[in-house]
Amino acid sequence: MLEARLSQGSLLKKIVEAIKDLVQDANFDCNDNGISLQAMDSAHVALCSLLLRSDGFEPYRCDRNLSLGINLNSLSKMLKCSGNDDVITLKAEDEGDKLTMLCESTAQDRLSEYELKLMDIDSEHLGIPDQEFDCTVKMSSSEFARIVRDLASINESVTISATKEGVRFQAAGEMGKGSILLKPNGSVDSNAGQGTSIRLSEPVMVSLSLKYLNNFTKAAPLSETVTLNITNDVPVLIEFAVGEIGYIRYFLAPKINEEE
Amino acid sequence: MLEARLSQGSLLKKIVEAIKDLVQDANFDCNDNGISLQAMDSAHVALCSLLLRSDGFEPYRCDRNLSLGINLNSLSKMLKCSGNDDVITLKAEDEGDKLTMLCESTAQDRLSEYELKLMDIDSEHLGIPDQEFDCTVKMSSSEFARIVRDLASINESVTISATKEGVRFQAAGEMGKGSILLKPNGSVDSNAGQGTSIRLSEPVMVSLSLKYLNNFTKAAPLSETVTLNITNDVPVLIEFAVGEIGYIRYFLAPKINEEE
DNA sequence: CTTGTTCGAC
DNA sequence: GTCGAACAAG
Repeated sequence: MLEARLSQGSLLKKIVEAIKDLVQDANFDCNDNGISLQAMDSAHVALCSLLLRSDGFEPYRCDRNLSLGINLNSLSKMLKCSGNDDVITLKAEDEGDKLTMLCESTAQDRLSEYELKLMDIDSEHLGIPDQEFDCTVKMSSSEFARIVRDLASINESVTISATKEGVRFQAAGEMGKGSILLKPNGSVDSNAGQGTSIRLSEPVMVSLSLKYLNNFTKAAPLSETVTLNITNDVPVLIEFAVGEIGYIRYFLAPKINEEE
Repeated sequence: MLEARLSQGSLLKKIVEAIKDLVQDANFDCNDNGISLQAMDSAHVALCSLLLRSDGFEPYRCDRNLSLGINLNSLSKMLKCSGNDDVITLKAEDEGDKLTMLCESTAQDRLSEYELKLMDIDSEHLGIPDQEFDCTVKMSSSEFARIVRDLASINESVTISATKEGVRFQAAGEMGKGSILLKPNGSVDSNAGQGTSIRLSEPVMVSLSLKYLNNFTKAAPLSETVTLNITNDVPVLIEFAVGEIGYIRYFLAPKINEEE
């Protein structure tokens, strides 16, 4: 059986909000290492990968590998029934067909329990290569969200180009064009909340769908910063940390007709 | 060429929001004195006149008179891409077909540049007489907005009448009627932010469309105060100051069937 | 096109 | 904290 107690239940709420617009149904794979999820969006364009390490839960117990098929919309509705300060415990029997969610309000005068029916979901296993990228940009997640939203009013795609001088976001459409340049002012490895940092071995330039990027920025409430990992002509990896306990990663293939 | 740097970019955002619901496309006329715009609404009922004096910009440069045809909806979208604290610089070449907007975020680690395609717009030149009015009411712009919004739920038009005793806004409709009386407590010439002041040579009474007045009050964020300039049977002039650098004026013809 | 939700303003 | 407006989803 699975039993995983998360003291910061709001993390779970934010995670589901960050995924549910991209993926309808997905398997939460639970094992000794933690809980993970991989899924593609319905158009099979973007890929989303979630990891919550076991040591982020206290306690965490998972005797046997479980694959919990969950409708994310239902889970989202259920999580809306929990308070932001609640401690949430997830439980599932080995052969059960339901996920149990226990919410303890921190004031401890309230204990709620919800059950979600599980589904059978075909999980094409997605081999996600663990690759190196030519360029890694670390920046404020809210600023990234702002840029993506702004440029979406100009065109459907954005060209992101990075050199050691900075990272530039450009879009051009019917009514005109827009270009935002962020200059680096920190190290990728530092935890400085503000500012932009760039590490690169090669200058890169990719063109990406703003609709998908906008979807990805639903994860911005999870983390102050986001990292953009870019190599020309391969899918970009956009990662948001989930507190100290894991991450959400999005992969998106660049558009073929890049602006040059 | 034109180059005009406005340290308070938010003014430009508010100006465009104050005009765009009334006018789709308009020419921004740039010359040595500054930037101005005159346009009628699509129904040719109301007239809007904007002036931004050159000394409100630093620097301001305009070698040659330019008429920049702009779709205000597009301009609004572009301006939404700028931060409220940004410094905005407008640039246009003498023979160019685009307006360039440069946004410097005050933190200065972010520089964005937007280009807006210009249009050819027939500008019927609008002779706006520089007239004296029988009555000038100066009042809080937010209070004016509130009154206009409230009365709009009662009827389509409002009767404004002013004597030296005060200014009265009245509407009567199916469900009942409303009347708001503001008593003067200051001088029109003083800069007292609060309160209402009236200067008149003749008592006046006009009936005006609340739909249009509601449109005009989009300019309220620009200025604490508004002046209503009224003479019976001629278009009223409603003026909002744009910071220290200019104004937006709206002209609206009174309805013929005044309530008596 | 309508509704619900979220964000920002007062 | 309440309200309204803009935005996104069905």
